[in-house]
Amino acid sequence: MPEAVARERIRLVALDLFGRLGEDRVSMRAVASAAGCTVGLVQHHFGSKEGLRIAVEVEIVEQFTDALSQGPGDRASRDARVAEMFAQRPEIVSYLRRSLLDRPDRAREPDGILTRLVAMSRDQVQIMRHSGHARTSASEEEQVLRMLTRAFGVLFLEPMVTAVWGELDQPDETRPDLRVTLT
Amino acid sequence: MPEAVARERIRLVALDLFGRLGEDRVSMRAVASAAGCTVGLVQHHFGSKEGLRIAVEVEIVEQFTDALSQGPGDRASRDARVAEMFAQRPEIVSYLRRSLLDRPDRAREPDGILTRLVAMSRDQVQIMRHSGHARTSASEEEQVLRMLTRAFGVLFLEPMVTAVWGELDQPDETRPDLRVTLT
DNA sequence: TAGATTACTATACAAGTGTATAGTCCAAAC
DNA sequence: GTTTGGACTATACACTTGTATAGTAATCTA
Repeated sequence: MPEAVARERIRLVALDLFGRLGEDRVSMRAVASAAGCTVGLVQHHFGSKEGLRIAVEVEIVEQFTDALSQGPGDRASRDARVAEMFAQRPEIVSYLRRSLLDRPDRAREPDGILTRLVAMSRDQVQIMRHSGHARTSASEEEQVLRMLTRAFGVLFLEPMVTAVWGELDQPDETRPDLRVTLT
Repeated sequence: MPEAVARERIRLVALDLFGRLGEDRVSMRAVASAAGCTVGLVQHHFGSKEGLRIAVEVEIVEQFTDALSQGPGDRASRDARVAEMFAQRPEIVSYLRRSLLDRPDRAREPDGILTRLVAMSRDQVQIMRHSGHARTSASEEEQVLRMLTRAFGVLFLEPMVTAVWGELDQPDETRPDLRVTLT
């Protein structure tokens, strides 16, 4: 992605590398090298590795918010847009899976990604309830949990199922479908 | 756990730390210190960090095998024994979640933990099929996948659901139940 | 009791980490 | 035209990492 300005380019390759390898396994130097610049520039733009991580996460939440809010407000349409966004940017799925399953504690810190995601989802659910696109009989909190579980549940389990199915030497097309539900 | 001999003690604290923090975030020194010995002894017993990891994983697969094979052979009993083992040793669940979701590639290497788990599960499924505790109409591979999904699916998603529910300030008891199915 | 494994400690080393610092380059502001 | 400031490079520093090595204490064997 050499067309973007450096700051954006760094953020994009960082998201990609963090998602594919896990933040801990990606050094500032690796990010710089993948972005075609030096460590110093990464520091200049983001201050620290944590600063870089937060910038990456802010963009993810923005993407998620856009998918939820831009378009028809009914549940099916919204879920479809989220799925479409995830399909186009699989590195976002990988990043979210890592941060929410690997370090849920940190994701819940004041400006952790889960804090942002839940706050945003709560807003969206409130909008849905006011616009008649969500029942008001169920609790707001339950609806937030359902929304996030619908979005993430299957995607988070995918690597395990894929790995097992591959280890069994079975072709991808024949794999049974996963379903995650809340009762 | 100071009653065990050193080698075993080291392996147990390593499993605990690896499961809670992730192997990358646990240094050999941290393992040694938690086990009440020096780094040199960890090296002496396990050769390297990878050697320690493999020893940890071998014991996990043993526990899993025992839970599956020791007792009545019907599916309900077996699943109950696995669930009981996971409840008693939650660090095993954490470790498995990490290794299967965080680095499925490595788990599939020649003596990776997924390779071991799948091989063992295949054996168990074959035994079930021969003893009449599993249908022979479905494919063996599908039954292996179902067995592992039943065992891991819900447990792997738990941290995310717990974190979201906690972030919503809801008490644990009121949380909807998760269900993972294959269709 | 002598000898030899084994259990264990202590220390040193090279490589990699995040970050601080100093400096260069270049465009815009005045 | 000079200066100011942001984009960017280069380098050094303190620290942690896994591991290699050398040595000591204990336990077993003959």
